[in-house]
Amino acid sequence: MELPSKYDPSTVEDKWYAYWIKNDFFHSEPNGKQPYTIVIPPPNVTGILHMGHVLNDTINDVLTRKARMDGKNACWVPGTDHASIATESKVVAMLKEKGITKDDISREEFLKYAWDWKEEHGNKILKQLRKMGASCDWERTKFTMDPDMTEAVINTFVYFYKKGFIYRGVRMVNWDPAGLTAVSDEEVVHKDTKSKFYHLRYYISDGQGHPTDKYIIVATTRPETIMADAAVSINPDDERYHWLRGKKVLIPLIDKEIPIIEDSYVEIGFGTGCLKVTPAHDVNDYEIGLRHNLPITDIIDDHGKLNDKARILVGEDRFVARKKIAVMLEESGNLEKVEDYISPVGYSERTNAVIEPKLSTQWFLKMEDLSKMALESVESGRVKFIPDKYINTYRHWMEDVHDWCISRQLWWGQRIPAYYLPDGKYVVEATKEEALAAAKEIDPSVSASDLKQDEDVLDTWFSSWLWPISVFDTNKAGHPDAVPNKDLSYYYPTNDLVTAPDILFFWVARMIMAGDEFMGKEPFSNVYLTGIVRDKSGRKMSKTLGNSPDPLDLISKYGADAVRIGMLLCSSAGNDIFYDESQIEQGRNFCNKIWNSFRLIKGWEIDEKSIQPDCSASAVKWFENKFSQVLESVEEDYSKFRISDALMSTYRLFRDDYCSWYLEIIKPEYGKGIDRKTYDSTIAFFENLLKMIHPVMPFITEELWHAMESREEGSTIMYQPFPKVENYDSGIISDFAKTEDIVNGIRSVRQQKNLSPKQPLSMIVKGSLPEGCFPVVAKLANVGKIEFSEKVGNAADVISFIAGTTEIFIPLSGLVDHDEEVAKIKDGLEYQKKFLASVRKKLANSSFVDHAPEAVVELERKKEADAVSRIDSYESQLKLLSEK
RNA sequence: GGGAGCAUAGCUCAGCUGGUUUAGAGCAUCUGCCCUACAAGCAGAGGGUCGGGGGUCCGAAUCCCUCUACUCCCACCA
Repeated sequence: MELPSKYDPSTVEDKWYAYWIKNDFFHSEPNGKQPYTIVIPPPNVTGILHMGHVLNDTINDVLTRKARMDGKNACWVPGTDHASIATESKVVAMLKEKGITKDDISREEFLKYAWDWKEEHGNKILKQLRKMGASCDWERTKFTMDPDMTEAVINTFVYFYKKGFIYRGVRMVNWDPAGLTAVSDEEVVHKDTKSKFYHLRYYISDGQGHPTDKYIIVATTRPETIMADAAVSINPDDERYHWLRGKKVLIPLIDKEIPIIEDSYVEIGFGTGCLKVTPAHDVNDYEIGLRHNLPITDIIDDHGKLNDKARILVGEDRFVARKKIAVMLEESGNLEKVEDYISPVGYSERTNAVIEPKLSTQWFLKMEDLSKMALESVESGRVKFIPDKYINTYRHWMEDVHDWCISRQLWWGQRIPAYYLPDGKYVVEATKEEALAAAKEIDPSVSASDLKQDEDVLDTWFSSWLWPISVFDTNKAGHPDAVPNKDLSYYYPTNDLVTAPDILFFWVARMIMAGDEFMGKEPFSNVYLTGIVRDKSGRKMSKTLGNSPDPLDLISKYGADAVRIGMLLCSSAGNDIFYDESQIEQGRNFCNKIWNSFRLIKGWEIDEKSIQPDCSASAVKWFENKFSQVLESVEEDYSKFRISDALMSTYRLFRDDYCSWYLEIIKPEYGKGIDRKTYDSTIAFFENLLKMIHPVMPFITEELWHAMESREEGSTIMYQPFPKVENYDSGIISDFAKTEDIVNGIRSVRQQKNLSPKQPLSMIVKGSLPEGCFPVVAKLANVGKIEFSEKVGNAADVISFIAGTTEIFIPLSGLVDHDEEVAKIKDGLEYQKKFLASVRKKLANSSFVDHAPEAVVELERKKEADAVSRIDSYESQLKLLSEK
C-alpha cells in the first residue's frame, strides 16, 4: 500500500472518533483503580465553540488522556450551563422576530418556547467538542437545568435559607435595563466612558418655593436625574458654603424645594463641592439618604425610561432625556457650563447595557462565613492555583466580598422556592406541598391556591457552583449529612479544573464554597488558569470585532491535531495567548513530519542476514538514553502543568533527535535492506514516541499506531501505558552531543566551501573522539577517511575547527583561503583569551575560592584548562599557517 | 484611588533553590539545497548592555530598593 506524501486528517479523524465511541473508551465507572476526574467548565447551552473553548478543552483533554495512559480511571464529565440571562435574551430575540413579546405570553408559554429553542439550538457546542477529539464521558453529559440538577439547586436554596444565610431585602442593586433584571456586583464591568460634566445652577429658595438671585453650582454627569434629587450636600468643613446652612434650594426646571445637608462624604476639592443627592439613582446617595432620612423618589422605570414622578420628560429614555434636559437647562439659564469628562460607568457583562442603580427587593446569600472557608481552602494549599499569582487576586476578593444577590427577574432558570401567603408572609420549601404544610402552621386557613411562588429565578452561578458535586450526585447538594452515592464517593474530589481567570470569583470561588459546605472537602486540588485568547495585535477575540476564526473551519483546513498543537504551543499557564494561524500551520507541519517518518520506516525491507552496522548500534544506544532523558523532563513538565514545555520537548525529540539524527544515521543505503536488530529498535522507538504524543495529538497517533501492524479488534493507543522513564546514562548523551558538534562542523565547512554532500571528505583528528563517534560522522558528514595525528602536515591545505577540546582538520587541497583561515583562528583565539581572562579573574579572587562551593570552583578550573587547551590549539595552528 | 503581575532575540516565551549560562527554545529572517520519508522538507548562519538606575554578595537575568512602560483585578469620587 502506497501512502500519500501528505497526511490527510479529514479521512482519519471521524473514523477514529467513531471507533472510540463505539468501543465506549471514554466512559468511566467506579472501579478499583485510582480515579482521575475533571469536570468541564460547562459552556452556555446556546453557545458555539470559540478559540477560548479550543484552548481550554484541549488542555482538559490532554490531562485526561495523559491520566488514562498513566493507568488511572479517567473521567471527564461534560455538560452545559443554562446561562439564564444569555439564553433568555436569545429566546426573547427569537420571539421578537415572531412579533411576540414577553408581556404577551405567560411564563409557562415562554418556558415552552425556551425549552424548544434549547432542544433545537442547544448542545451544538458539545457536538463541536467531538470534532476536536475531546474524550469526554458523554454518557454523563449534564445540563444545569436537568430536573434532578434543578432539584439540587432548590434544595441548596432551602438549606441556606434555613441556615439563616439567605435573606430577602430592599437594596440598591445593579439593574440591567436591557436584560430587565438585577445582576450581581461581579456581573458589572466598569469602563471609563466619555461623558459630560454638567455644571448646574440651583437657586436658593426664598422659603416660599421661589428663587432668590443667589445660586450654587452643582456638578453632575446625570442631569436627567435632578428631578429625583432629595437634597444638596456640602462637606461640613467646607467654609465656602457655611452660609448655606439651613437654606433650601430649588431643583431647576421643576422648582422643587430641597434642603441643604452636610455630609462628610462630599469631597471639598472635587467638582464644585456641592453634591446633588439622588437616593434612588446612586448607591452613595442612597447611603447619604439613609443617614439623613431623605425621601426617595424613583423616577426611572425598569426599561431605563423616565416615569411620571419625573414630572418632565416622562417616557423618555434616560440617555435621550439627558440630552434634552441639557437643552432645557440651557434655555432656562440653569446651565453654567459643560465640560468633557471621563468617568467609570458600569455596564452589564451580559447585555452591555449601562447599569442603572436601582432600589429593589432581592434575595441575597450571606458570604461572610462561606468566603472565609473558601479563602482558607486556598491559603492552606489544599487548592492550588496555577499560576499561583492568582492567590493574591483571590484573597483580595474573598476579604472584601459583598453578599451575593442571587435573584434574577427572569423566567429561564430555577425559580426561587419561596411561597407567599396572602398576607405577604412567606415560607421557603423545596416543593409546593411542603410549602403548604409550612404555611398552614402560620395560618391554618391557607389553601394551595392562596400560595404564590416568587416570580424570580436564581442566578445561573447558583446552579453551576454545585457542578462538581451535582454531576455525580444530585441529592448531596443541599444535604451535607446525606451519604454520597457511589459515583460521588469515587470521583469527588475531582483532580484538576481548567478554566479562565475571569470566572475565578463567579465560579471557582463559589464551587470551593459549595464543596466545603456540602462535602467538607474542596472540589478539586488544582486550578489551572488559562489566558485569554487574543489576536496577533493583542485584541481580545470577539464576535463584534470579527477577529475570531471559527475553530471548525480551522479543523477542516488543518485537522484537529494541528489545531490542538497550535493552541498549546503558545500557551503557558496564565499568560494570554496571541493566536496566529501560523501556529496551527506549524502543528499541521508536525503532523506531516510524523506521517512521513512513518512512510520511511514502513518502506524498509528487513534483511535478516544483514548485521547491525556500528553507526546504527551507537544511534540505538544513544536514542534509548536520550528518550528517557527527555521523557523525564516531560513528566516533570506535566506534573507542574507546563504543558507547552512538555509539548515542545516532545516536538524536538521527535523532529530533531528521532528524525534528523537517529533516522538519518540508521537509514539503510538505497536499495539495501535494514538489519533486524536496528529495525526492531526503530519500531519500538516509534511506538513509544506515538504514545508520548498521543495526549496532544490523539488522531494521527491512533491512525499510525494501527498502521504499524494489525492490532486486535477493540485495541487503542489511548489505553496503552505512557512510556516509563528508564535509567539513562548522561555520558552517552553528552558524547553524542560531541559527535553532533563534529558533524555540524563538517557540514558547516561544506556550506562555506560550497561542497556537495556527495563529495567524500577525510578528516584528521588531534585529540580523542567519543566511543562510536566516527561511524556516525562518516555516515552523516560523508567522511571516508579518518586519521589521528598530533601533527598536521600541510597546514595551508586544511580547514580546522575545535569540538570540545578536540581539533578537527579537514584537508581540502586548493580550496583553503589562507587569510580567511588566519582571521577565523584569530577570532577564536581572541574569544578564548577573553574567556580565559574572566575565568582566571574569578579564580584569582580568594573570596571566590574560599566561599564558593567546591564543585563550582572545580568547574571554573575545568573551564580554565579547556580554554588553555583551545588557546594552545589555535596558537599552534597559527604558527603552522604563518610558516607557510 | 487601592492592589497585583509582568518587562529576556523581530515575535511568543523558557531560564525552577543566585554558580556548566560572557543567556536558551520555537517561530520569523538570511544563505545553500527538489539528495529515492517529508519544499508542509533538509543543511547552514545571523540575531540579546536580560526595561533604566542603584544596592546586597566571592558571584545577579535570578535577591532587595527605585524609576519607567505595559497588563490585569478591585473601587461609589458626583
